[in-house]
Amino acid sequence: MIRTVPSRRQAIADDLRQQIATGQLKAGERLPSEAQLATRYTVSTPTLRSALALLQGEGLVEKIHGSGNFIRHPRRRLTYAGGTGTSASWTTTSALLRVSVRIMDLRAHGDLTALLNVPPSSPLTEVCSVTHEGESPHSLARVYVPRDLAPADFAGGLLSPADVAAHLAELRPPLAEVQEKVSARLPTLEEAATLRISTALAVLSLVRVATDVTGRVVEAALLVLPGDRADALFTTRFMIDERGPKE
Amino acid sequence: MIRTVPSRRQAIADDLRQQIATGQLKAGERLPSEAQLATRYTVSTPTLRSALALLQGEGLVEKIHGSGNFIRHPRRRLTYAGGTGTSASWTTTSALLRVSVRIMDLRAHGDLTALLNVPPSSPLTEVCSVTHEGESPHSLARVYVPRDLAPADFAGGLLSPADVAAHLAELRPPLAEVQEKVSARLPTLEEAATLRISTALAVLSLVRVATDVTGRVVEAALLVLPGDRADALFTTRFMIDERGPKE
DNA sequence: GAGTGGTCTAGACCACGAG
DNA sequence: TCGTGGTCTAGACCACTCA
Repeated sequence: MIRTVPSRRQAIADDLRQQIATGQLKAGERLPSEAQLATRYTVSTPTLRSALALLQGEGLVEKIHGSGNFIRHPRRRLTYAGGTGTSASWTTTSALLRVSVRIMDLRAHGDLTALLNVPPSSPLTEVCSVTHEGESPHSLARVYVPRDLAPADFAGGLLSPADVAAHLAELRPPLAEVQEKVSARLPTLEEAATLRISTALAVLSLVRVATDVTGRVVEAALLVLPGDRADALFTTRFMIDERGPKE
Repeated sequence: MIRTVPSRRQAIADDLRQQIATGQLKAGERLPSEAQLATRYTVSTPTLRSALALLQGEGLVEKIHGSGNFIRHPRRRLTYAGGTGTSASWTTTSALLRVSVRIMDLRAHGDLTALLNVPPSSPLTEVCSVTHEGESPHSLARVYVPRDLAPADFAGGLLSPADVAAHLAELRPPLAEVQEKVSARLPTLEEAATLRISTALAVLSLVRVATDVTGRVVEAALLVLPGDRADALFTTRFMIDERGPKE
């Protein structure tokens, strides 16, 4: 159990972490090149890179291909608020957030048919959005709605996300239930590229299914949030004289 | 944007994934040694290892130092049910689950004081538990309770988890609110060792804080679930004539 | 084009697991 | 002890970014 050699990469990561914590390395600053760092620590480049990979995984460092490794700004964690029926609910919604939305019509296939509980090939509207805060993408959302619940002026248009949410709310009956399945995994290559994160950084993946009072699934959403920048918060309140749900 | 070379490691990972999916490689089976695989795919060992790392990240392969790489059994995903006040609530609770519990007294320090909203050094009881399904650990939980809410026969004892939950429920007033903050990250070295997972596999980290009707925090729990084996599910039901929480 | 990170090689040596 | 994975080296060459 004795750690004979604390592993070069751990030692290097610890050292850099320390420098970041103490402010010797400031946010936004560029680290020396990997080759220089490798020389300084007298390790080979792959070893140094694996040390940096640890820091990336912790969200302390961001690599930008071709330009260098940068100390990340003290990450402003965003909190996704669970249990609401809205398309994008951030407790820290601020003017700083910029959202790009793309709307497309498509037909149900694969997992979507099961999620939305519709027959294959039934018409859907897909709303893809990427939330940015300044330069860095903060979330990736794909929302699927049965076509008849999507306003006609959706398709092909570019609307503000507030408009999207408002329009959706208009057409559908009151929600009865929202289920959110949360999992942790590594991002796909595509997700990593969109979110500008390393494939070694964990993401929070949420699948949200909203059902209306008639039991119909009115929305299914797939959300991907970078693990270093986002949490999801779920609050359950109990009524007096109610100890909690069944079981 | 054209993918010039689909990367050796991706190609190898894809090939192995395929073989697992089609059943050419069966669950529990050992893969050829890394050296043999490297030869077969005509790549160097580090490259082959990085391909295996991808599969580990997806939970398809488990490495065991000194004995080889093994195809994981079709993972029976466990689902953590959010919004309940109980210490360990699994929707798939079954006799297969074995739980080891360790109970200790300690004093509040660091983050714990803030989480539990108690002064530093105030007495707490810590319940650590590891859930196993067969050989593989499935979750790691540390539950903190103010000492006066923990039965005297807790300390130092080894109880079944059901007993723990029952005893806790007896002493405290009805819960008013449970907050669960979910995040995705990579495991610490210690967590990875306990859960027998690679440090490259994402974990779901839950912080649950339960408050009673008087506003007192009666329990804070830190849960760590391996991303490849566990999800968390949160269900929100809306009353009629209530469109959902504010905002 | 100069400099950066991304990927890969072909080894070496160490640490762990099982017989 | 022997075979396995774990770590590391000292380069090579490619791809991206920016001036």
